[in-house]
Amino acid sequence: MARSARKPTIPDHTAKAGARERALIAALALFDSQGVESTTIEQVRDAAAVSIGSLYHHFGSREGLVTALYEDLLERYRMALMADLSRHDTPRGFLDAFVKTHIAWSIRHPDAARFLAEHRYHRAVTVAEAKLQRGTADFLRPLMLVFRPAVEAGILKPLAPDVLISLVVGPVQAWLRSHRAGKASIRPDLAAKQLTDAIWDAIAVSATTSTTARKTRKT
Amino acid sequence: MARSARKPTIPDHTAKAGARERALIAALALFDSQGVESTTIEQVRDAAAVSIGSLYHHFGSREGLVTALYEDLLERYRMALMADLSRHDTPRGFLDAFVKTHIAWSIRHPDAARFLAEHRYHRAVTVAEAKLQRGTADFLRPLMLVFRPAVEAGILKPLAPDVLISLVVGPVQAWLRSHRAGKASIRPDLAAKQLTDAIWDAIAVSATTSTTARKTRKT
DNA sequence: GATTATTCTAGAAAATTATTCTAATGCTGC
DNA sequence: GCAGCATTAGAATAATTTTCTAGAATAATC
Repeated sequence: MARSARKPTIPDHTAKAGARERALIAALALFDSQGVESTTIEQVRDAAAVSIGSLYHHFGSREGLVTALYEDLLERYRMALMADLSRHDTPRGFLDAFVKTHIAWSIRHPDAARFLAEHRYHRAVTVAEAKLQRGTADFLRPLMLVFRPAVEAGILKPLAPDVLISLVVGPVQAWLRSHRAGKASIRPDLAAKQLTDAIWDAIAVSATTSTTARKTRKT
Repeated sequence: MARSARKPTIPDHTAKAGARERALIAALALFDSQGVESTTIEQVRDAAAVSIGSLYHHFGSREGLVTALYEDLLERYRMALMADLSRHDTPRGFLDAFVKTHIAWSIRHPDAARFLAEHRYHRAVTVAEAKLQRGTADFLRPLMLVFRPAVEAGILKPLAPDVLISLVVGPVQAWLRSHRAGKASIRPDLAAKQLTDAIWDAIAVSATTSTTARKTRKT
């Protein structure tokens, strides 16, 4: 295992890239238009103008290609998101930035966003789980650093961490799915606004129910 | 095309089923444990004790098997959910029932729930889209029939339909993903409670902001 | 209740696709 | 120039999917 000789390998979408980059770019396009399962190595070879030998040299197997693509795209997504999130330090600011940036990025990179969303649990990706986990942990830590104090300050509801994350991330992912499916009824920026406000109501302690009580109320 | 001679074909998980049922059951188990891509026709043949010929007779192709399984499981899920939802006619009742039933069913049928969640956008499934769409429409109609009047009555916020659905469904799906990944920190029934209450706050017009205004408030 | 039609089962043969393997090419540092 | 290593190539091989022909089972018709 000697994998660190050439260069960092952060693929670039521009210009005449190396074989590895060309393969990743071609693969994404093919996966997006025909699905992963029905894309053959030969199709990738033709589209990327890369030999079979190279393909196997760089990725080890067909699944390896899927894994590599996933990791590469996830990295890009995280960079974009972090760049924005790091400018905030209040729960509400975080929420605004997350919803807006996540939606904007997903719409600017439709094929990448689709691939990330739909293949998170693809076998080939699950295998690289350990590495992903670490990344996710790093990613969630600053988030929790802002959210936890807010709970103690009575600004946010005392929800289980996974429930809190689900309430924030779930609606945005779900809306983007419907957007991709062409079922969205409003513009992305309006959706972002509605989602942000609603999610805030979901996780924040409401104005009426101040620092003490938390449940009750039924309709 | 003469496809309507035998019987309705609602597979049954019990007893000695026909070749088609055996294949579907075996396929689900294999898909769940190894993933769809790395499961071969031959493995299904062995596990289900069905000949290659039969397999192709019933499903047409490997993808056809995936599609058939998806449709079959979705049907079961919908039946279970509808049975519960039909007992309610208030938005809050619907929400309670949806969250509770969806979580309960998903935990009672982990392999089916995982397959449905992770393969909704699998190529083989997307192909059968038209049929699914119809089902989904039938499914969402009664829901909207309860929700829309509630908006006019000032009980629910005037959200875009797809945003509303995303706010309700997204968090539950997201939490189940984390539960499947073993990252859930609380018991399913507690999560259901927290999710239900929070989602309600997300979609309902809050006590303070009564029938008139709708937006404002920022933290 | 024989016969005809149709569905279903079977598995070998053919076609397609993934992977391995050996050799050649280029690049880097000496 | 050349030793060492990464990369490229593509033919050969292995694995997998799909087709195809034929026989068994089941229903339909008289």
